[in-house]
Amino acid sequence: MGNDKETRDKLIQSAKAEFMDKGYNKASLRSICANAGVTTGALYFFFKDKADLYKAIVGKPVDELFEIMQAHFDEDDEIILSPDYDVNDDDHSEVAQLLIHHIYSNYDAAILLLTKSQGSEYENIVDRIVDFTESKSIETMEKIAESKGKKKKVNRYMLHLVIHVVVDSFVHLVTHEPDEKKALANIRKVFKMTMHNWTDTVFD
Amino acid sequence: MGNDKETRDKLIQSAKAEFMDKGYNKASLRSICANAGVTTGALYFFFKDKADLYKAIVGKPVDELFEIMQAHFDEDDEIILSPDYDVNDDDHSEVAQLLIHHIYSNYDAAILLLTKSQGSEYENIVDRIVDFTESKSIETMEKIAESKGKKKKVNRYMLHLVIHVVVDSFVHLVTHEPDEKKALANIRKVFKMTMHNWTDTVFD
Amino acid sequence: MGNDKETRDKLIQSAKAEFMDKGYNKASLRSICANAGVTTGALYFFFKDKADLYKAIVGKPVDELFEIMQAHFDEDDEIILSPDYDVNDDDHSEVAQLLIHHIYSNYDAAILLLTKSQGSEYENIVDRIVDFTESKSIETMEKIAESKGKKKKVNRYMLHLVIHVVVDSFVHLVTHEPDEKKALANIRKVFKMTMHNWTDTVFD
Amino acid sequence: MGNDKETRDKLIQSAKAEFMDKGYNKASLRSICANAGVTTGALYFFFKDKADLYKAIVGKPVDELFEIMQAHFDEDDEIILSPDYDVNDDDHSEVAQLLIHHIYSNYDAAILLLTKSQGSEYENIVDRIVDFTESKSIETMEKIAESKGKKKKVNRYMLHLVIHVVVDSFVHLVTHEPDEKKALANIRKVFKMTMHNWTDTVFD
DNA sequence: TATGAATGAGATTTCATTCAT
DNA sequence: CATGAATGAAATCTCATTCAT
Repeated sequence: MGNDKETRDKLIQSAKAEFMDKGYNKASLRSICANAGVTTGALYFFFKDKADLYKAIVGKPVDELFEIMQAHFDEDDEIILSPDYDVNDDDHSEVAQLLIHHIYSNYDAAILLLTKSQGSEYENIVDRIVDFTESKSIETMEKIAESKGKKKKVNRYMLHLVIHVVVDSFVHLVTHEPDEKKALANIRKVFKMTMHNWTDTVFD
Repeated sequence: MGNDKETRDKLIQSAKAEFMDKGYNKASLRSICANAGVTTGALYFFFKDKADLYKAIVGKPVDELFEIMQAHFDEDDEIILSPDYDVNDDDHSEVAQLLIHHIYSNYDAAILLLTKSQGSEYENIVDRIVDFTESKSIETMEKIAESKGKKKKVNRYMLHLVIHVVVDSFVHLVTHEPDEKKALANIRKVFKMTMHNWTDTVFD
Repeated sequence: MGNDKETRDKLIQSAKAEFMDKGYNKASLRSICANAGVTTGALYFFFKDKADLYKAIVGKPVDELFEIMQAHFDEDDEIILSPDYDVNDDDHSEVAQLLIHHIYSNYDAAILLLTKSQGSEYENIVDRIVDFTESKSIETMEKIAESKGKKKKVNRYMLHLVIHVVVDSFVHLVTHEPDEKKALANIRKVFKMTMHNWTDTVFD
Repeated sequence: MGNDKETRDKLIQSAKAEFMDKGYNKASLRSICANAGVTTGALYFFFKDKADLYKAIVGKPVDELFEIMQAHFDEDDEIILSPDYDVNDDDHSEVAQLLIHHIYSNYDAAILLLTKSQGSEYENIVDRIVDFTESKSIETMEKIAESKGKKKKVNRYMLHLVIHVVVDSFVHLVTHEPDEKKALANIRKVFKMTMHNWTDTVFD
């Protein structure tokens, strides 16, 4: 009965609603099955466990997010190492747009991840994004230091913090501003603010 | 049986540890009692329910936090309305210090609140702080507008966001920097960064 | 595991015994499960909660009881409105038999309802039966008054009381007389007694 | 602190309210103490346990009730055995008045007993009254039979039932009619109804 | 007289998961 | 593919009662 992916789809939809409603921890697999018009056994045919079901919803968007960031850092190297590059003027327009677009294309998953993932393996997703960005930034900064021979000492706390600020700004916008265009405009202001006196902020 | 407030204290200590370990939702009253060497009934003699127990740990520090902020906004009015006041130069040194000191004086409660309160009535504490600060800021800005006759239009998203950024910076520092002095130094950098081009950021 | 409705049946039987033994309030779901040789979880697969389990035992008989009474009042209208009808001679033979038969066909449930339902949604079942009968009686009496143009004023207390008396007589018989035939014979005496000077009793 | 009976009184008042509100079973000694502004220890100084506390409220009225009935049956013997006594004309005016008066003089206790005593040792109070009345009636009837040489066979079910009916009528009136005078008037109608064809009803 | 602390057993309910069919 | 039944442990909370002080 019910062909192929129909059941799986119903489960995913029902799970989305339940996770959104109650959060990962308090979401009930029973309720998810009931609302999908399916028994628990069926759920366990498609998904290993609760964690696996959650991953089925948010996993792909998360992976893609990291891919976008990775790609950005890869490409960026050339630009940043060019002689006339000035951090304080870099508004990161391009990544900002790519990221915002990706997030708003996966709006449900994004909200789920950012507000309802406590108890799941994604509960620290924001920290993971921050850490990833931070380590990539440091790599980049070291390359710059090498090529340009600068020796200023980075204040690691402030670096971490500024990155946190930017990431939190994304979070805040996504969870408060449903309109993609406006979100993009505002995130640019954030980049402007943080990058404007980047040097003063992150170096001692 | 059991003299003074010994039992209550043991329960509070045990609860702190359990909440810290598992978070509000997953914390088990059974475990708390067991580790305190006490029966569940005893817990319910001292505390109404799980929420009340949690409140006994974090309630007072939270209330005091809001009192500090309120006092600041009350006193600040005079300063801000004085003719030679310049937002962009205000590093909020005093409040910063008071707040940081208060937080580090209640370190356990702070960590609990900021990282383990999901499911409790305090799960939105950060948002409450942001909202409080925002509404007070708007009041202040309106007074300035009145007295100085300026008419720039506030970008409410950005105002909210900048305040969020500052508050999140506090959160981040508290959860990552155990040393009070260093935390204070860094929070000042944050104020500098956000206030420096305050005008460009929060007005359209 | 466990075929057919075996487990559900065992639970119902065990529940009947427990409710009979301790009454609704003090009946323990634990005991019910234990005596049924089943875990508590199993109970909650079949029944929503304690109330639902109780309903599963007494619900149907109650509904049917009201249906029998409703049918009686519907059919009775013709008879009562016929010109040669005399209340004082009506011994309600037919309904009496139907009701007694229905009750004795559901003897366990009847005893449960009448003596062990305190705390459940059925604790006022007797009052509900009285109220139902009373309101139907008033409807009927108004129809008679219309058709026969009589105007005697009903003493509502006494009407209520007499109906209560009849209903309580049923209760008393069911709980004291296990033999259906004897119960029927006696209930007829009650009807005779109460109907005999009906007019003197319920009218001022 | 608090002299002598003050505390006891407060406990009794608080207990009355709690029992009335929740019934014997679900009444909480904790709540009773809390509302009396007293600790549990104090309660256990004055009362042995929950049952004892309940008895302190309803015990005396109950005992007095039985005394009134006993006195009635004692006095009645003479009258009933006089040659010109006719059951069917006895409306039991005197006892009725005494009983009704006693009940309405202890209204709170009466309501408690009749509607809230499930789980206590008084849960069968109505049955006890019926049984007492029944056995006394039989004694009396045997005396009559002896003195008058009559031999009609009593239908014990119907005797029990008619007494039940009368007692239930008292119960019903007390719980529905707060005015003593009206209650008395109505109870007289009940006696009239049941006594009117006493002979037909209780003899085969 | 009365307090305040503590017991310990009990209550109902929920849950993720398993598995024979 | 899917069902329906069952597990078993854990959850929070309430209660009458006791007793040293």
